[in-house]
Amino acid sequence: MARPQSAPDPSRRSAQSRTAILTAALELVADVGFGKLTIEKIAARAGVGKQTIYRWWPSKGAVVFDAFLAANENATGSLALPDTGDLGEDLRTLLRATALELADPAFNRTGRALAAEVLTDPELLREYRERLLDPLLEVTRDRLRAAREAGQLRADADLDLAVELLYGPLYYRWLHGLGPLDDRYADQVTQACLRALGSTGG
Amino acid sequence: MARPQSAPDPSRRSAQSRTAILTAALELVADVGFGKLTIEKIAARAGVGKQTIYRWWPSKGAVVFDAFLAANENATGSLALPDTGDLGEDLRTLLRATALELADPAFNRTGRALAAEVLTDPELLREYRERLLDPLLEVTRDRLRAAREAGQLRADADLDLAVELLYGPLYYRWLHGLGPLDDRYADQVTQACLRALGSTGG
Amino acid sequence: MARPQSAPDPSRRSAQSRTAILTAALELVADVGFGKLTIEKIAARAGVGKQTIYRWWPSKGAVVFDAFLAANENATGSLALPDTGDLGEDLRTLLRATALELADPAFNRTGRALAAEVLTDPELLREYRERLLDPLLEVTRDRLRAAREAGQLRADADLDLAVELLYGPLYYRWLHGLGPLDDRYADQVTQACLRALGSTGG
Amino acid sequence: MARPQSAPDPSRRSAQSRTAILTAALELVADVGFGKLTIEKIAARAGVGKQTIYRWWPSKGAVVFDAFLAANENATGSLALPDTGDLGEDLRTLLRATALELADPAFNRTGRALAAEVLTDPELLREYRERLLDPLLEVTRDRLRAAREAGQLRADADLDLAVELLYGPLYYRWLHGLGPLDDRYADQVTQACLRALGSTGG
DNA sequence: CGATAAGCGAGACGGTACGTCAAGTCTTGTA
DNA sequence: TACAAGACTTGACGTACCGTCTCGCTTATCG
Repeated sequence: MARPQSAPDPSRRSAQSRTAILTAALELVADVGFGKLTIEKIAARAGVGKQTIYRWWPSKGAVVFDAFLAANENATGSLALPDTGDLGEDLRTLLRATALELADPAFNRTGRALAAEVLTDPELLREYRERLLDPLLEVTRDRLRAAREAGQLRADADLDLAVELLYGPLYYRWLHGLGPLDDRYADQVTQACLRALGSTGG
Repeated sequence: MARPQSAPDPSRRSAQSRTAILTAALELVADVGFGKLTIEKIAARAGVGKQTIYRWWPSKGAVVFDAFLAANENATGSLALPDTGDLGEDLRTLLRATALELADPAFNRTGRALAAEVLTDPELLREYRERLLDPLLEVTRDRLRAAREAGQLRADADLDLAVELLYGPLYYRWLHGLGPLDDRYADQVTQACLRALGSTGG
Repeated sequence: MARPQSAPDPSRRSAQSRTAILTAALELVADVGFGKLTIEKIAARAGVGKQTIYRWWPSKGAVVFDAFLAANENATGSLALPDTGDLGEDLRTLLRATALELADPAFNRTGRALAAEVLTDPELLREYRERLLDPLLEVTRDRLRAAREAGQLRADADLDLAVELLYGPLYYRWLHGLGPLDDRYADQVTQACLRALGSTGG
Repeated sequence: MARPQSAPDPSRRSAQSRTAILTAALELVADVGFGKLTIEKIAARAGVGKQTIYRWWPSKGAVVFDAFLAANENATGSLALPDTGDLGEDLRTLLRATALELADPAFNRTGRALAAEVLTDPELLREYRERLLDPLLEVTRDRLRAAREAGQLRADADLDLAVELLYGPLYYRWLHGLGPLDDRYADQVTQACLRALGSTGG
């Protein structure tokens, strides 16, 4: 799976260089955008030889992606959805938070760049799903499953469909710039999903 | 906005060169992918000087995008949704067709490349919306509006939300590779939307 | 002989760039020496893209060599040996001039660098011989031939040997730093050659 | 002159590593030539850490040069010119042997590479003269001196000039590839030198 | 006789230059 | 004046080595 020939020895890896590279990558993505980002600039800003980047990452996208993950992973370590017992309220909270993040202009540039990369590179997509998306969807499904077992959702509700119904519209609106991503919109989507999935029609 | 000096005269534009360029661009995107596509390769394959490309398009993305649109526009010229009177059946037809297109492997590479470009370049996004997305959403809203007026949807149904509820999940699943895009899935989404929007709960 | 594929068109070559490159190369050889000379530095000093160098020269050595030749060729265009009728005096003049040049410290660094390149690269050696050395040896042989016909040299004197006998010792002493290259030494070599080749023993 | 801090202790030096390095260096010079030779390749082929090379030699040239000397020194330990009493015959023997070595194709690449290095690096030139050239010239002068004292050479013959007269032409012809280096040529040079230096004109 | 310090193999590191590719601009000659 | 052709400057690419710097691991004195 990994290329067998002359793989570098991770135990000798310089933690300092790694951190400097990831930091520089994040800063530069914010500064100049992903498209105008270059490995040379990352190396220069990190005070690092280019080879040190090429030794540990296969592509520019992988570096930025890793930087993004490293910055977000601990935060999402505490990835846990609220469970107040009131499904409607919990979903509203979740979608409001999601909308808020997508609406953040600071997130916009980096997020879009990342999305574009992930879309295009199957390998990055795999890693993105493993490390970020799948866990998120899983906890979401967990919350819905609990609701289903509590009779708050139809017994036959398909949870895979459900999470796409929740996140898909927000994502669609965000990517295409179709309208505001505010609390009102989050609430609308929440309500629509509850109607679609709810046992009594929400 | 456009540089005033020495704008080229469109009336003198060589239709033959334009066609050759767009054709070459499409072929190359399919061959080598968008990332490895270069203006020089397009010019070479089209048998055209580089300057002829730079004269008429601002960027690689614009050329490919234009090629894509030129190839799809006549097809979507007949962009019209069926109206059998049965909203459920009509939406099912629409989403099945959409899912089918997204699932087509031939569409995958080009589509993802285009999506990545459009996501990332605001100018391209604007053009994409004007020429493809907005018209599509508009005819979709038209059909839904008719249904609402026929009392098949809630009187307060928000049509902007509605189209995102329809297309968002498919798009989300497609981009992230979350599962099959088949008729069954299209039908599930259709049903969920009808429940969410329908006057009687679909 | 030359690679057939996509050779650049010499008629489009920029004379200005060529001159700037050759000048920069000469200056840099004098500044930093041949070993520490780089194509990038030449390009930078000449205000020229690297590709323009790679387009027209195959190697660093070829550039410097060309620069050296371009600087020396017109000078040696008037390459003509004196013929006063007195062979001894003429050879003395020739060898004194040769010794003087070799002894010049300014010539030392460039000359040695060039010699090292020429020694090592058969292609450069060929060009060096064609453009500089062979013409020099030829005019020298011409002068000796005239002397031989005038009965000042043995009838069976081998002119190829003769020129090596003249120039070889100076070159040997110069390369190895064996002693001063002054008029006295030039005269000694001259006298020795006359004894070796002269009809009456000089 | 040498940095005082932490000079390596020669008594602890690994003879095995030294040998492996010198052997690898010689092989690689023959394989790829001096120009394409690198310290890393030497280290790799010798199965040695780079530092072990840097610890004991200041430069690539020094390693190769040392390898060359180590290979040739014992051979030339028995550096002694024949003295049969017949100067002509002895010189003929000497120059024939010299020409033979220069003409050896195996010697050509290494010899030229070494010459180029020695020419260019004053430090290497110094060492080359001390360890190889000067001893050779000295024994040559010794033989000539004996001849001079035996009245076979002019009483005022300059021995420094004499050795350059002997070796210079061969070297000149070799470096510039001016003609064959065979017995006939060696004999011609010998005869010319005897005429130039001999008491009676040889 | 066991610690301790040196040479050693390995190889990661910050750098420099390589030779290539493509970007976007400019020039030349053709239709 | 649009065009094909392609040379030009610029700048990034990914690679090869440079010379320095740890790492553990022998190995060979010295306390």
